[in-house]
Amino acid sequence: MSTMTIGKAAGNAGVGVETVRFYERRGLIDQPTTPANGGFRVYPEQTVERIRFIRQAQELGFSLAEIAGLLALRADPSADCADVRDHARAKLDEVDRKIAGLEHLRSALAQIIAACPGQGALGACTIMDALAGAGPRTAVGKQRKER
Amino acid sequence: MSTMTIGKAAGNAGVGVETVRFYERRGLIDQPTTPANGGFRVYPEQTVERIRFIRQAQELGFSLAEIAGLLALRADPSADCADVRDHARAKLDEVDRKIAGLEHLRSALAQIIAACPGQGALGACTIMDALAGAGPRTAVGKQRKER
DNA sequence: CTTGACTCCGTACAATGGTACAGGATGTAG
DNA sequence: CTACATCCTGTACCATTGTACGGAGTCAAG
Repeated sequence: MSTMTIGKAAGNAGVGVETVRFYERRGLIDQPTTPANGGFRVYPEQTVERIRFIRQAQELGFSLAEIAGLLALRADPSADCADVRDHARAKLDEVDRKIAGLEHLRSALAQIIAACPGQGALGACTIMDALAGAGPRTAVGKQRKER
Repeated sequence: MSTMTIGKAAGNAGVGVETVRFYERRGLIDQPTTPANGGFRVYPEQTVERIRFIRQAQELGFSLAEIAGLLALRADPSADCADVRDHARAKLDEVDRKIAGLEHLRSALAQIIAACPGQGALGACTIMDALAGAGPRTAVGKQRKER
């Protein structure tokens, strides 16, 4: 384990070798230099941690681009402090919104579960009710333009 | 608004027309039948709600396939009650896990924000620390034999 | 020193979730 | 009635996030 090659690193992180290379290409993790003598690359434990972080964050609904942003928050010890803080605050808001939405959904699911055991009349449990009222979204779609 | 065509429905739901059609193809929403007289389809308000639900759920990290599952929980009033309940319980666990992960991330971000204002020494705030320790993932990747 | 598993590099393919036209029909405002 | 926005169907294309594969080099056990 003193010399962890890409396969070991991938295995330890719980991903495939190709995924590691993919992350390298995307700049999410550093690709170790090949030894001068021309052998295989050696991966540090730190890379394994980083991959695990990436996977965790993905499961929490962040894209790789967003994860790169999260990683940048810690990777740059000399960054402008206020800058980093603002970035972190924006992410925190995002996370708070996600948590709130999930708690809404959670209670809708709990309601379904509670309503079931008796039996019958499922019509009353609407998951949708718990989420439908969330105001207009970011409205990304292109509005009609003349053509 | 008595006759809501696809464009209006899409606009009201905050998505593009093409997205509505895409959801129809996927069976996530019903496509209204064209009027017998051969005009444009008329969309009910209910469809708009449904689209909003889909978008919300997406932002919370569910795929369209999973959302179809969520919608099925409420769409089938005659389903086997125990079946629905089990399904709902599984989803609830999933939601709980997501919330826990996000709260972890939340506290890591809060820590960064708290550490900043003074200035300098950012090295201590590691977002990764808050997520790295989450045990081995589902370990999907094909692992080769040891050597 | 042979063999088999693994690395390297490059390119190709796949699934998900849309987005963009093309070409014709329809509805409606002026 | 005429224009012009929308609709309808179908197909094609796009970005994201990987996976797979081919061909050659490398390492380590037997």
